[in-house]
Amino acid sequence: MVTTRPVADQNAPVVGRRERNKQEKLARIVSAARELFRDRGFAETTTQQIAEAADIGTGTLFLYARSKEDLLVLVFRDQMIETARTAFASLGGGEPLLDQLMQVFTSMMDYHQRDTDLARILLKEIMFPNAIGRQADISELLDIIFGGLADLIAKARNDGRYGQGANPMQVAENLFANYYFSLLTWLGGRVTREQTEHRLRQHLAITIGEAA
Amino acid sequence: MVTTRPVADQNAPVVGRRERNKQEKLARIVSAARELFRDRGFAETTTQQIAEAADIGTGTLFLYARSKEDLLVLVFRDQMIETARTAFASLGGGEPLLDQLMQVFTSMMDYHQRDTDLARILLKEIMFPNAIGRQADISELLDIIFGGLADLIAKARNDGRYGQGANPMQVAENLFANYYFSLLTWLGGRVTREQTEHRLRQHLAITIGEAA
DNA sequence: CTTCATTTCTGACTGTAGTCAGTTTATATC
DNA sequence: GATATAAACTGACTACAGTCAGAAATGAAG
Repeated sequence: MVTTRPVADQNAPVVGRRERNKQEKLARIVSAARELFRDRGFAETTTQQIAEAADIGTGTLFLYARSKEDLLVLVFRDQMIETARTAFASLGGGEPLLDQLMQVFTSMMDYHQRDTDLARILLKEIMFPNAIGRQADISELLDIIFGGLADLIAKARNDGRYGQGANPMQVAENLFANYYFSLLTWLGGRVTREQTEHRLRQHLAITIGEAA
Repeated sequence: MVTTRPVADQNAPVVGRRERNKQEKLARIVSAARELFRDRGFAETTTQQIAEAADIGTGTLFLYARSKEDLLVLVFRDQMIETARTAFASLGGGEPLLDQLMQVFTSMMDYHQRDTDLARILLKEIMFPNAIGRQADISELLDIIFGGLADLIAKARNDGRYGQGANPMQVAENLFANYYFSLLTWLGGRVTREQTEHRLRQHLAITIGEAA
């Protein structure tokens, strides 16, 4: 006997008010955090301000993000994934491997250049802890990058544009390590972006065993 | 006319009481911090405790170290420099370059293995900010590592043990980037030390264009 | 509508890194 | 020794990330 089980209507919709409230709240939090981080910077934004702007209590904020750094992930992960996807998707087919790699990495640097302060924080508080521990989940992003790179290597080998015999995934990791390291020095402010790209190209060339 | 300029005696020694006091205080601070960090760990040690153990006010602590992280540098920089120096100095002469590199990096990993928690903090709070900004000075350490690696490359090329034409310093940076990245994954706890060494060896081999 | 259980929310509170105005100590000069 | 200047020190204080015991909202069942 089915009596009062809720069906889809205004007062008791399928998703449930509870679930919808949660999603709306999360959306408000992310939106508030994005604006504040952009306008005032990460360090200058307090979790109180984010909570206020999102119209929730301070405690609630930490039910949606385990830490202030996790908020950054909520705010930027999708954009970074999109950037990486687009970078790989927009590659021409038969170009030299080194040029393809540089296109991918410079696209990603373009994204970071919009806000280098943020990039520093992303690198330190997100990329780093994620490689080293497990707080904010960026495994999807890393999968896209590593997978994309390994794919490029494998295809280049098939086409005869790359000769070495090493495992494509290992080469991909090697290349990413160099990109990561280049980002560090670039964002450290001691070298220009131009110099960084020049060096990165040479490092990538060393890794794939070609002339820069 | 030279009248009352202080000369070396008990009450007015050449170094000056002020300077000696400072050095003694610094020594007490470093010693207190070392013990506490070792016994309780970094996060569990408060700056208050360090100040108390060193018998100084909390404010004074921050005259000797700009931040809690800087204290770590005071405590460990010399040991790390010593480790790196020894690692390079104890290399045999004519071995294959890849073996030499692995010896250097595994020696450094041995040091970190004594206390991996500390290694994580060192990596995140010291190596990282130092590459990216400029807080705790570890440039001497980095000079030793980069210089030592570049030297190995150059010598190996002279001896015919390494053939590629890239700039030795750039190859050194490339190798270090791979070591740094290996440390990250190792300390992330998702791979064993053995796996890490195996991977590192392959990455280094890729960089110097040889078979692992 | 009423009860009851469960989920979600809240803001006063805690712990700690780092600061700063005021104090003490060391040195220089007479 | 007395005084003045500068260096070094201090601990009460501030600011902020994150917690938690209790309150409020939601939904299930009669």
